[in-house]
Amino acid sequence: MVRIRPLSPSRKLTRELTEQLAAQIKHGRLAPGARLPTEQELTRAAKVSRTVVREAVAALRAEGLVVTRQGVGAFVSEDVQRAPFRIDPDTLRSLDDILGIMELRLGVEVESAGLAAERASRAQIKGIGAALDAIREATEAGLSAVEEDLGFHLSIAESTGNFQFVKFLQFIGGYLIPRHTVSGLPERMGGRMKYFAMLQEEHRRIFEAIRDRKPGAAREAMRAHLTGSLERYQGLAAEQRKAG
Amino acid sequence: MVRIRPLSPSRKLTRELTEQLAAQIKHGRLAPGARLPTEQELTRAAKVSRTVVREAVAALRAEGLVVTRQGVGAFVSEDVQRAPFRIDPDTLRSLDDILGIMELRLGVEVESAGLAAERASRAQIKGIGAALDAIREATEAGLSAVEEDLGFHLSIAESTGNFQFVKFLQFIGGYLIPRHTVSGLPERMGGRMKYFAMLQEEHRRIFEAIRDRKPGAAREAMRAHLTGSLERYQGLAAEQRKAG
DNA sequence: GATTCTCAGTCATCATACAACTGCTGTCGT
DNA sequence: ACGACAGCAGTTGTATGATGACTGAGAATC
Repeated sequence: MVRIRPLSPSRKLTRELTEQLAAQIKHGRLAPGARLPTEQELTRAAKVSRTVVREAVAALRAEGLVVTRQGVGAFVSEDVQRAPFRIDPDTLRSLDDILGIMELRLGVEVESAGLAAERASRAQIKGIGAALDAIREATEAGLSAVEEDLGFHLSIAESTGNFQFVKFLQFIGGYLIPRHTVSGLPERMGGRMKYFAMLQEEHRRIFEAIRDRKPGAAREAMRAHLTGSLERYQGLAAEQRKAG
Repeated sequence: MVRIRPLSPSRKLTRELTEQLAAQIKHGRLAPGARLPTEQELTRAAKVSRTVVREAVAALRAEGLVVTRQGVGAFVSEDVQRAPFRIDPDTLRSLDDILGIMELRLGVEVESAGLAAERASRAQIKGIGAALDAIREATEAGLSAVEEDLGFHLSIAESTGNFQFVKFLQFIGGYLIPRHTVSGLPERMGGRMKYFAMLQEEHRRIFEAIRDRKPGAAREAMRAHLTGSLERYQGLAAEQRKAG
């Protein structure tokens, strides 16, 4: 067997330059407000064409790290903290990372349930109830009901009247759902149906607290629900560590 | 069917095309996995040069909305949910938007305080105390202590042992701080010193609850603290609406 | 039937040119 | 002396043509 290793990585120049500049900014070598080298200087320094430089700067601009002013130059954004809150999928490999995200989610969702109990309209409460039914129907059909589960939580977030909760939950949901399905948790909880029944009971308590306009109870029910699944994952993580 | 309308050179072409494409993706007109029009087609449809098209695509790529494959084409990212959670400063104009962000923050910080009370190390508790002192020193020097205030909250977030809390708070802080300084709230609260004394008293309660390992009390104290400032802003917003 | 060759389509990069904008400077009119 | 202003150099924004690299699929070959 002949072994050939890949030669010239032929890495994308634009991506490379973007990362170089982003690193310099985030590490403070390029302070906020500081001016970036001109395009001409960058082309000479990086030995690339202006196209590459401009695409790299465009990427940084899209991320909010720099602002450009025609005829003047490109500058590091004054408030780098306005850079978007993003979770790098590459750094999100271990179960511990997932747990970190879930804890963050817990805080947001507890508040979401509380606000929903205070503010939800009749129609919105009806919507939460409908989402609950959708979960039941899906599980009875033997499906995992992952989508419906997220839908339930989203309908609560919508009932806060604060769209930021919806946006945040959609964002977080993208990271949690996939793992949820492959975790194989149900089997550990004494059977699939029993597991889903327990989840649904937790859901029902949340719904009823919101329906009955009890913010405190809604927060507690949501906290119990999410703490529960958090602990189930923590147990899984502990075992994985032991096994690995 | 993707519909790209020609761009008017009134604004920056790249930015405009980027937003058009991003809107189509987020609105579902361009489904995940779907292929974008080729560069040539985009130049014709938008009546711009390839430079503009390539920079726009580079921006979308930086945001994680599309992936490009040399020799094949550009495709909408399969998992658009991985798009970063960002708050567009342009849509963050009204005081109501700020309040929405503050509510989100409240949920996270309440949980942060609770977890800190459970997990903070001796050194971390010491750090929170030091942050408290820093606030006092700054206010006594007649400064606004905005940075120090954020530092206090960040030191609590660090004590959770979950770096996501720190990241999130840094992110959110960037949006809240500026308004904090220009709001002119202190004058409404019966004098600057009285206002700061009240804040500091709230801070102290949070600190003591964490130090004494009382998660429930820490959550309560943090909730009281943030609910307080939230309500102060809500009052301001109501007045502004009335005046405007 | 399998392998290799060829080719058209596409993105990646390069090089050049011009347009639009900004900040400064030196000139001119008063 | 001094302000208005035209011009200039520098920078980013846009346009264009050319070439390289890569992919997928069909044609050609064995």
